[in-house]
Amino acid sequence: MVSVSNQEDAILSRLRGEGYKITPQRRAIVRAILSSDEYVTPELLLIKARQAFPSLGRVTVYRTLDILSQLGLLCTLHPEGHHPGYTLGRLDHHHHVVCSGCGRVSDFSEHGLEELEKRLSRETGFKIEGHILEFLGLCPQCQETNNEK
Amino acid sequence: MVSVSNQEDAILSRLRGEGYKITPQRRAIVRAILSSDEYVTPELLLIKARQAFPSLGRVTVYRTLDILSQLGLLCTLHPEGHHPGYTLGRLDHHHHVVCSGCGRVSDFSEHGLEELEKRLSRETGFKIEGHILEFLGLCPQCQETNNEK
DNA sequence: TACTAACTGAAACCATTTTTCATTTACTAT
DNA sequence: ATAGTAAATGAAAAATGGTTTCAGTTAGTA
Ligand SMILES: [Mn+2]
Ligand SMILES: [Mn+2]
Ligand SMILES: [Zn+2]
Ligand SMILES: [Zn+2]
Repeated sequence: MVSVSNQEDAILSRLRGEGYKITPQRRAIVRAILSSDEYVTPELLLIKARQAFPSLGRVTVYRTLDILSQLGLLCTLHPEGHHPGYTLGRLDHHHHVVCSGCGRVSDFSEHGLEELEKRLSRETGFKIEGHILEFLGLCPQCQETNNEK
Repeated sequence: MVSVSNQEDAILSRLRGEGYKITPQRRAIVRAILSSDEYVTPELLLIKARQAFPSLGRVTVYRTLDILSQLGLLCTLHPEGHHPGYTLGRLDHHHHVVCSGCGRVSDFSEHGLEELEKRLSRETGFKIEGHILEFLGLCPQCQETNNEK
């Protein structure tokens, strides 16, 4: 838990450094994202953050997500058929394994896409600037739950 | 152009085979997706298909996309910050390089994710069922346009 | 040439996100 | 501590993107 709190501080001081004010609303929102190992949608985030700050407005959630996104602090997930989800995590380049059952997210550092990227660049003529890589599956807990039925 | 037409026929006869009727609306929609090497959004698709069938309704576009998607004929793109886009293409498992300038899409067959998938499965305990892999960049044409300015 | 299940599109509806704006607040400089 | 100010907030309204409903139409068939 000490690491979660450190992460919270790091994010808040980054916000402060960029000239944003540290409001209790923003605290509650950041804390709510960090306190879950599942990704959150804006609506879910509103509900969670309101437990700490009940009068929180929906708009502020969207605005805070925008800011975090612009600062590159937010990980965006693309769960098939669902609305986009968000997590707050590491700052280095990484990717995600997402549980289709419960939304739990596990990160990993990428390996081996560099060769593929070079090949594609050569073969298609595209100047490649980025990529999305995401695995979808069932987390250990959800595998158990499914087997029990 | 003969290949585009073959593709169109293949898709339409697949629809017929599945018990769907071949209506002029569906023809226009399928043709509109195929006639572009850029991905289309539902709105764009409506506009394009209406050139061939002006009274086409927005709902029919969504319904046809649903059908094509269920049959596994539709490729879904996740362009950063934009709405999901669609193309019609190959039936085998493949991925996309998408131009962030104009939306042009180029496919490729994947190589080398199997090892990574095994590693992740082992390290995270997830039972991996699928993945998203997409490259983003500038197509040759858009690179030129950008350089000229 | 019927017949009928499938299909269509207008309209109403719904969920999500954005905009607007009057009020409040976090920070800065006294 | 206090006041001043730009930034932030939230209620409400509007916009956006997508879905449902339903009465009328049509593709495929027999
Ligand atoms: Mn992450
Ligand atoms: Mn494709
Ligand atoms: Zn799970
Ligand atoms: Zn391009």
